[in-house]
Parts: sequence; C-alpha cells; structure tokens
Amino acid sequence: MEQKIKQVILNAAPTLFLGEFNSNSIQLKATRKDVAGDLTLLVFPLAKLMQCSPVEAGERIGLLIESEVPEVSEVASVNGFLNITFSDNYWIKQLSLVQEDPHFGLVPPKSKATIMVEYSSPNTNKPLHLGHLRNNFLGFSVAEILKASGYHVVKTQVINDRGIHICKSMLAWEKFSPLNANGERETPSNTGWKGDKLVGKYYVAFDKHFNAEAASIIEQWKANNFEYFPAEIETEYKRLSAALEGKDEKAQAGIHDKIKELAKNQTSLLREAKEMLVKWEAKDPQVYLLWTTMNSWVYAGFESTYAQMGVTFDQLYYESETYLLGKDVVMKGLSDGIFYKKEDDSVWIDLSAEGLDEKLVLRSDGTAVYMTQDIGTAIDRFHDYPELEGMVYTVGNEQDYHFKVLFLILAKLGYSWAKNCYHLSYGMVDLPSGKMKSREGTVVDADDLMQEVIDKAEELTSERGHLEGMSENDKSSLYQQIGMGGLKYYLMKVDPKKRMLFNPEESVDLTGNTGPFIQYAHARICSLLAKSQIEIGAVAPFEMSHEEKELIKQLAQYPAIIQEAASLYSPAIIANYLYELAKQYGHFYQTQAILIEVDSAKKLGRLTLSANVAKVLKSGLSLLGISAPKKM
RNA sequence: GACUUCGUAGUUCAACGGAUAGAAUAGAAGUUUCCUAAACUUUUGAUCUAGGUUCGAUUCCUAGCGAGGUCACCA
Repeated sequence: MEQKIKQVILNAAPTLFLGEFNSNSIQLKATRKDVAGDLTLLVFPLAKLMQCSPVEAGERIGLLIESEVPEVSEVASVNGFLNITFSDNYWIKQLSLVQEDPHFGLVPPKSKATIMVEYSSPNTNKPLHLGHLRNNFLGFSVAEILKASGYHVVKTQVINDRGIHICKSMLAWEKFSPLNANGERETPSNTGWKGDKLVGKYYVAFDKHFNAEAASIIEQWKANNFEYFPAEIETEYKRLSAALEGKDEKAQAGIHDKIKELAKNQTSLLREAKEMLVKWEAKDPQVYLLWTTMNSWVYAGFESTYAQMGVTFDQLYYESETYLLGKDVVMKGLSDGIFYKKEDDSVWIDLSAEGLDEKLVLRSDGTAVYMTQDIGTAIDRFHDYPELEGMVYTVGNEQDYHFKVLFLILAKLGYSWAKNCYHLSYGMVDLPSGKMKSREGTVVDADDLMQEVIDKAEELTSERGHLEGMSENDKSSLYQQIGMGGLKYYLMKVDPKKRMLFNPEESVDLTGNTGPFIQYAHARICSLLAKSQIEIGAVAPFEMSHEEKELIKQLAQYPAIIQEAASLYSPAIIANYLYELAKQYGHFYQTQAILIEVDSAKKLGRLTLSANVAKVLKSGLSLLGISAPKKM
C-alpha cells in the first residue's frame, strides 16, 4: 500500500513539483496513535518543491491520493502532516491475509543463501555465567530471525579448548585434587559435581596457589634473598623497587603490578603449565588423555546448560583443530605484500591508512595468534559451506577493535564476503552491585540463575496459575517455560548494543513489560478459543471498533518488523513489538465483549482477530526462543 | 594519554531528523455478579551542559562534564 501511494505521487511529480525532485523525499510512516489516520505522509520536504505552505501542499496531495487510491477513505492535512485513513474493507482484507497464512510474516528461503551465526564460544575452564546467557539468547534469536527473514542459517560456536589456561586447570587437578578411598582423584561421577563446575574449581585453585607462590617469591625478594633467581631478575626487581620512591599512589600500584608480574613468571606452577602446553602441542599421550578426559567433563556440563537455555548448534568448531589455520594465508599475504616482516621475523599488517594501528598477525617464532586463527577459521568456514554469504559473530563489545581489524584484513586479502561479516557486538551485563568480576566472586552462574527464575516462576504460578488437571510433569515444564521466558525476554528486550543492568528482582517479575505478560496474553486467547467451540474459517466483514482496527494494523506490521529485526540483528525489535501487541490486546479484551457478544458477525470477527493475535504472539516468541504455553 | 561506545522520569528501558518525548516499575486513586485481575482504567514525573546545522534536533556537528570499553609476540 505504501508503494502504491508513493507511485501515485511519483506519477504526478512532473506536474506537482518544481525543480529537482528526489523520490526519497516521499516519506511515509505509521500515524501516531493519538491522531486519526493510518498512514502519514511527511509534507515538509515536498512543500518546498511545491512552493506553498505545508498545509496547502498536504491538501493538494491529499486530494490526489483520495481520487487515485480507492482503499483510502479519508485524508487530513494537519500542520505539515498528511494523515491518510484506509477503509474498513481494506483492514478486513489485511486481517484475512494474516488469517490465510499459517506462517504469516515468515519468508521462506528464496535462494540457497546461507548465513552462519556464531555465538556462545565459551572458555572451557569457566562455567557459563550471566554474560553468556545474553550472548546465547541473542545469538540463537538472531539466527531464528534471519531464518524467518528468508535465509538458511548455520548456528555454530568455537570451543576454546586449548592454550595455557587449559593446562592450568589440568595441572591443578593433578596437583591439588584429594584422593578418595579408592585412590582416585575427583571426577564428576565420584563427586556428583557438574563437569564444567569441577574443572572450573581447579582453574580457580590454580590461580589461588599461583598467586600464593608469587607472593612468597616477592617476600623472598624483599628479604633480599635472590639465591634461586637469575641475576637479571634481581636487577629488574631492584630497579622497580627503586622506582617506587617519590611516586604517587597510582604509579606505585602500577609498579607493584609489574613486580607481581615478574614474580609470577618465576613460579614453578606457571613453568609447569607452560611445559604441559609444549607437551600438548607435541601430542604427548599422557597429557592428551588428561586433556580429552577433562574436556569431556566440561562438554557434558555445558550440554546440560545449553539444554536448559534451549539453544542448539548445527556445527561446532574446536580451537584445538583450527589454531594452526591461517598461517598459510598469512604467508601468502606476506608474499603479496599485504603483510610485512619486522627484523625479528614477526609478521604485521599496517592499518594506519584506515585509521587503525599496526597489528601483529604472526609471532616472531612463527606461531599463530588469535587474529591468525580467526582469519583461518573464517576462510575455512567458507570452504565448508559453499553457499555461505556472510557471518555473524556474537561477541561482547570489548572485542570491537578486534573484529574491525579482522574484517579489514579479510577484505584486504581479497575475500569479497568480508563485507558480509558482521560483529554482533553486545554490551556488558552489569549488576546493581557493579560489574561482574570473577576475582571478587560476583559472577552470576548461569545454571544457578536459571534454576532461580524457574523456582520463582513455580512459586508465583502455583499462587495464581490455572493449573487444574495438569500432571506434575506438565506443571514443571510450565514453570520452566515461564521462568525461562521471563529471563530471555528480560535480557533481549534491551537493544543488544547497549550495556544493560541486570536486576535479579525485576528479572523474575511477571507483570509489566515482561515475557510472562506476553505469554499470559497468549494463554488467555487459547483459553478463550477453547471455550468458544467455534472453528475459524475465512474472514467475513464485520463492523469494527477502533480497538479492533488498531489490532489489525499492529498484526499487519509483523512481516516488516521481522525484516527490520533481521537487518538490524536485533531481537529487541521483536520483543518490543510483541509487548505492544500484547498490551493492545489486553486493552481490547477488557473493553470488548467476545464470547458474550450477541451480534454473531462481531463475535466471529473478534474471535478471528484473537486467534491471529495468538498466532503472531506465538510466532514472535519463538523467534526469541520463548515458548508460549496454552494455559498458565 | 590515544581511540571508541554511551549519558532520557526516583529506577530500568523506548523513540528511520518529524506532531504534545513513549512504556514499565515505584507512588496516588479506581475496576471482579461476564470470556484467565500474571489484567484493565486514571494520575504524578525526564532529554548532562554550552554552542552550531535545519522549516523542525533526544537523534547530526563542535567543545566541555560524567560513565564504560580497547590499546599484549593473552585468547
């Protein structure tokens, strides 16, 4: 319809406008709720070209539209805005479009065009936390939205399963795990611990012992005992201590950090961890066995967390398999002159022309860095999936710079798909007490949090829910749907790019702008339809109230909302739309009689409308990974 | 310090450069002989500061103030 109106204006452009006319100056948008009308034309840009007042220009264009577009029933020119109203018939037609399409709003894939969405990508040493929840929910939802907007999607994650940090937890487990009666070290099966939590515990244990060792080394140095250390360490320590003199507190703290760093490098623990990494890279059988065993514990733990989150992956990439990738590409880029070598044989790229710095892509010893790997992995993926057009990386905004550089390098290497790579950069999740810091123990564990919201949902639902006739299984599944629905909605209603505050109390709220509010609207309609005992077929015309027309308008926007959410990679757009729709339905429900309406045409019309609102609510919630129970 | 993101009711979030800046929550008041009151209705309350561009600025530009992030041969 917007197209049609645009066309009418375009056709009349030569007689209407003087001077240069640009079709971009025809701006149409939905009319404000508090003003009569359905669609609004912004007249200001056109009035100039017509050399008359905005009101007069609006009137002239209004007359034109009214006579050319039969669906238009009324036009009104109000200070620079031309408000266009469509006929009731037009809206009935819109409703039947919604009704006739069981997958209304979803676009089937037009081609084989595929997009890969990467999310989660955890560190196998650390159990998942609140930040991962935002990451997973966003990534999963964006994948669903892209699917709905007409793409094939491959969901993936990179599992960060190698490196010095992994060796730390392995070493700590070997060194510090107590032995049980059978002489075994702790395992998930003999302790009952979740695998990722057990490994995480030893990672923390490593840090504790490591810091203690470093502290004792510093004590020795302070006591002037350098017996066990090389001479250059002694010199360096003395140089740093001397530098403390006369500095302010901040500078002193910096120097103390440096001293600590120096001491850490002298610890036996770090040395052993480094030795382990070397053995791992040499595929030492013992280290490899330990590595695969502990990793399998972590994966089992993660799997149950993902199941609770309701997210899935189509393809996994393990860093242990991809970390060697990218080197060849860099070598080739070096000979093509894209990269350059410094005297120490390290390889760099100079991005100063693009306003960035120089960036290392290969160490002086020829080993790969993070960037090298990412280059390799990206290229590898395009080999794995020939239909791949683009990629979405769901990674926190602290890595903005990294991805800027990565995409730039890929473009310089001549990969045309580099421009279709998008960093879905999301803001950090803060707590009312401030930032989450693992060191201070303020991390909110994902498993604990999910359990908490589900427990809360149970508590509240058993108070006010409609649970009669439900089995215990159904009930617990309902609590889960409501709890997780609330949590997901809470984390996704905010613009992904923005940093957000996580308030534990609000996250389990069921009233207001929340997931359960939307689920409630849906459940209410399901119950209404079940009671009506009426099969809903083709849409017949009925006399519409203002509320009903508003609802149809809202429904008709759904396809455009999906496209907008897909192009902005923003589940928040879906979330806000659904809330708006549910709220409007609530108003409609409260003001209009439905089952008790005596006029049967109106009754059927309202039921049809309700059914389609439920359909869209359910569809939209599923794009957010939230389920829509029929009863609650 | 350099680069970068952000600053909207008490609080948490909205608003392609468009009309009187919307919601939620908290506060005040009301609605249940009728379809799920997890609802609905009414009400109080905000664009960090100073300039600029524009018919029109929360939105764009400049400066300042304030908060975060990044600046490793870590990942």
